[in-house]
Amino acid sequence: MDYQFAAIEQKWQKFWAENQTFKADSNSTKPKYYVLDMFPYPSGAGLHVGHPLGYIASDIFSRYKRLKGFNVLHPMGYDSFGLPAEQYAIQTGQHPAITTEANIATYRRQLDQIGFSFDWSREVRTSEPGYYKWTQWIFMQLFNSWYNLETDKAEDITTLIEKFNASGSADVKAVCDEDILSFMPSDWATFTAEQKQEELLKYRLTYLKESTVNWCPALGTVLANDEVKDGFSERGGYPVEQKKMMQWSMRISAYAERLLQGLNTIDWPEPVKEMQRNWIGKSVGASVRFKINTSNLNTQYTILNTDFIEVFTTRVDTIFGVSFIVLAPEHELVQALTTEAQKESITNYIAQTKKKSELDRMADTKTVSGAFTGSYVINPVNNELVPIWIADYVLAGYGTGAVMGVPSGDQRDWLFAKHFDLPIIQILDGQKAIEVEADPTKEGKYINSDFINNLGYKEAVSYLNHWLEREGVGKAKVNYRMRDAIFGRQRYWGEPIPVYFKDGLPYLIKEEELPLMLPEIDKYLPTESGEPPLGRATDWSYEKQYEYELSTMPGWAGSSWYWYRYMDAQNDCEFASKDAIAYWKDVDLYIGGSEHATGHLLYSRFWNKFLKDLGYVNEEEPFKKLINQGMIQGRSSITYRLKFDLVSNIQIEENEIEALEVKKQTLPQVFISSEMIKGLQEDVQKRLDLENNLNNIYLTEDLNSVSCRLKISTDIYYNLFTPIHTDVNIVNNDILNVEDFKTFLNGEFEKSIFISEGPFRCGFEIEKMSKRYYNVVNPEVLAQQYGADTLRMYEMFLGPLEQSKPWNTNGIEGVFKFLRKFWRLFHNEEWVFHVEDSIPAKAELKALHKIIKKVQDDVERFSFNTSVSSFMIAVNELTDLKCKNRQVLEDLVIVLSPYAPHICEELWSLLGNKDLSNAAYPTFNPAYLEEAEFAYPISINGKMKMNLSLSLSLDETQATETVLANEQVKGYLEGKAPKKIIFVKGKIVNIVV
RNA sequence: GCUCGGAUGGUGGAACUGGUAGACACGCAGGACUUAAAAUCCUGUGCCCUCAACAGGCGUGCGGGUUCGAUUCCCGCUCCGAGUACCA
Repeated sequence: MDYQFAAIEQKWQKFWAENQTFKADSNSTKPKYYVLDMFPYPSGAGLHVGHPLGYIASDIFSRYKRLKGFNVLHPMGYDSFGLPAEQYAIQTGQHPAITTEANIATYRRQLDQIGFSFDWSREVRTSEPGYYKWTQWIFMQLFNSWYNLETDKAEDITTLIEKFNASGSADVKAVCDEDILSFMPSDWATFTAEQKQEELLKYRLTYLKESTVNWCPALGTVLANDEVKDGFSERGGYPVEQKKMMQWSMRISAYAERLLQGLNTIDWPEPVKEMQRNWIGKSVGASVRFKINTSNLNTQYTILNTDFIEVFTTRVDTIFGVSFIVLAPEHELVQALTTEAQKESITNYIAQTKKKSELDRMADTKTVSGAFTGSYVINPVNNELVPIWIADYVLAGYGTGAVMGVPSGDQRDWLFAKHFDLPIIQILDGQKAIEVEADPTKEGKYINSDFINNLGYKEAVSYLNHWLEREGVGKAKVNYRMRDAIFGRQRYWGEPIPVYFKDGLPYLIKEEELPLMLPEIDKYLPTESGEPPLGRATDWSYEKQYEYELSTMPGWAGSSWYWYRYMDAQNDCEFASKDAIAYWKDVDLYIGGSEHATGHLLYSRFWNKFLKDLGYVNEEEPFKKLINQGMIQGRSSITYRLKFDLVSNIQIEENEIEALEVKKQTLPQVFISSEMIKGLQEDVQKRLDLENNLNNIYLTEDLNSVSCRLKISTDIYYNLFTPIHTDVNIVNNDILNVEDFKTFLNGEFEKSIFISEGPFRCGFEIEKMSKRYYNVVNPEVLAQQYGADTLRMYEMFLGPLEQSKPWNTNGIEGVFKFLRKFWRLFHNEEWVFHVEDSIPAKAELKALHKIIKKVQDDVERFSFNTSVSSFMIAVNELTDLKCKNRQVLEDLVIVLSPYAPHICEELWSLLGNKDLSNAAYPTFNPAYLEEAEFAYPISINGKMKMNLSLSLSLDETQATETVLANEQVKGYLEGKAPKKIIFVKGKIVNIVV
């Protein structure tokens, strides 16, 4: 029989499902291998052809590893909490659980069609109570923990309480809020239970605190920093503003250093690591306290219990060059520091800054602005008075919200000093041209710098750090840009936070009360009083008296630990059993998009480290190797419509011009095939010819009836055409199906004229794959048309996995033809299955072992596209050899099976075998590839001239002699004597003359 | 601005450690089969010169360098894509 892909694929998909072929065993003696895909959010649009790219790659890898004797865990699930389902619920009243369920069914159907080797018995859905029970449980562990800097790990909160009992707050070295109390053990004993809770909250790894948050009014929720892009929400693109709110946060900053160091131990793409490094934003420097000069300040100052301004600097060595201090306009000391005389200008400046949005502030980095407070600080190193300014180039959220201005070494400070006429002090003899711009060099010796004069950079930094610490005015400090992550969302469709409030303080519910179920509500909107949707739930309170937390968890909560749930997905007693975790350990290969670089991948590492600190898991890093699959862009088809005007043949009145315009609307539209476009753009004569043709042939009747003629029009950019996005499904290899096009867009082009030299061709444009460009390609359609095996191989054939590329269905035929040719290897002319039990020929073995080695090498380095070509070569070779040998073909089936599993299963069973997924990958034997001769390329002066076959046993002298004796070579040398001959065995001969 | 990635025929791409650039596939052209078309099969296909073959010249974004030899290594530049940005 001919290759009947539809029947074959259905048969084997059913077989795998019924036999649970890919169910992973957690009690195996085989070595484990864990291959994970980033699980999808089940959106309403379903999968497009870009989604399965990574899944296909990971599936090939999983199937390959299985053949290589590994016990493979390859699961799939759904990140099923999220905003789109809730937005849809708001519009339609449909419960998000129902939409989500329906979307999952679509995803599952689409995934099943591609023949993945997922272990579906381990499927997870983050929105299922059985799953989010454990997300809530982890939240509780975080709430019950603090970060001990002495042991450099998270510990149970009880160890902190013990320390408070024993020695008060003095001995505690923790990552905590800034406003902690300092107290003696005796004080702690007198604290009320509430006071204790309040204080402990400042140490917990998830905590409630008044914070400045990204508030998105359109979505009605706060967003984490990584969910905001350029001042707009990542989902939906709505504006985001800053707002102070009581919010749950995760103390991820405690892990900043470990998250940074861990990057050096994992095999991830460099850009992702770099993004995480930038996000963490470590800078090494010093914090310095500048004492405030109080002599001319009003009484307001005394209300503040501080007498200094603290700055963070990475260039403490430049401290003698400080000529001003700048505070962020939002800095808490600004009001107190403003003198009566400066009050007006400061108030104006702050008002002006507030008007500017975050975006404007970022965009406008060139205009220098600021205002003087009228107050001064004293520079601790030389006791000089330094003026205090405010300016919006200093950000309240970074460091201390205050900087020391060193104009000679920092360009922004330099611009500021120039603009406001402040002194620019040279501090290194290596600084050049500081009257033109700042010179941030570290070269040279210090000058104008009192006790560090004549020192070099390193000595100066170390000396100053010691000096500052000794004087009690500063110390070496490491600063991180990364902020704690806001954890609450004022939304419905997320995990409820397992917390209730008593006297305004948060308490955890009991562990046995988990999961705290998401309550039913009447509509998915905030309450009238502005509380989150959960505020609508009736009869929803803890022990019938205490109010529950009304925020839910953010989208990333459920995905920050899901790889552990796959290890033991059905466990009701633990998030995963100790044994399962000990066996599966971590993810060996993780494939997904790079858009999760600073969100999911960072939070997952954070939770993993936390769970390890508490002893629940064993690995410091969750994902050993990460691969980012490239984005699949859309390839839009464009049909070009000619722009034309109507010109009257006779003199017409002003008022008739409009009539012409109306007539134009009723005329057929003219489309030009893409191969003619260039000619028309460049060649005036061609344009005139076309104009004549249109006037005299195509549109004669239409035009004569109104006594006018058509004239091709060009716009100011010299565009003759309007590009029309055309549904890619009515275009094949850029050739437009004209009949279908006439019914496209409700028959708008029904009467149009199509001008081409052959078949009508479209142009194309590479852009996002999106409905509005009519360029979405559905994998289901392709699977039905060509089969899953063809789709799988074609997606790999497109190019390197990690590279972004446009989808183009043009080449898919080639892959289909290949599979058919492969099928034919096992059949005779009449399509009857036929193989022979003969002794394999040498050439057959050579072709086989070449592909055995090639695929092995390619898969191990994730180069799937090159294997596909090599399969084609192997099948071409074996076809030419008329190979019917059972032994050779059997091995070939195994090697191809990870890529095209259905056809291979079918052939495997036709060959009389069972259980292809547990077959052994054939062993490569290099002996079959050995050759006696090699056709050496002979080049003269590095230019290849000819090939000459020589025995590989020849050594350099023998080979050179043979080459020089060759008549053809002599011809090329034209009697000239070779200066030098390079001979590389098995590679090349190069003669230099 | 900074960081990272990329640029090879008409198209997707290959060339893994410096050693025959363009494998494999699409497309295109020609041919076979067919009343015809589709499907299938065969042949050719980087560009230029040449009727054609032979032969030759050019050729991996641009300019230089190292080398017997560079798509590959080094220096400088252009363009495209991604991320990030008053980060002190």
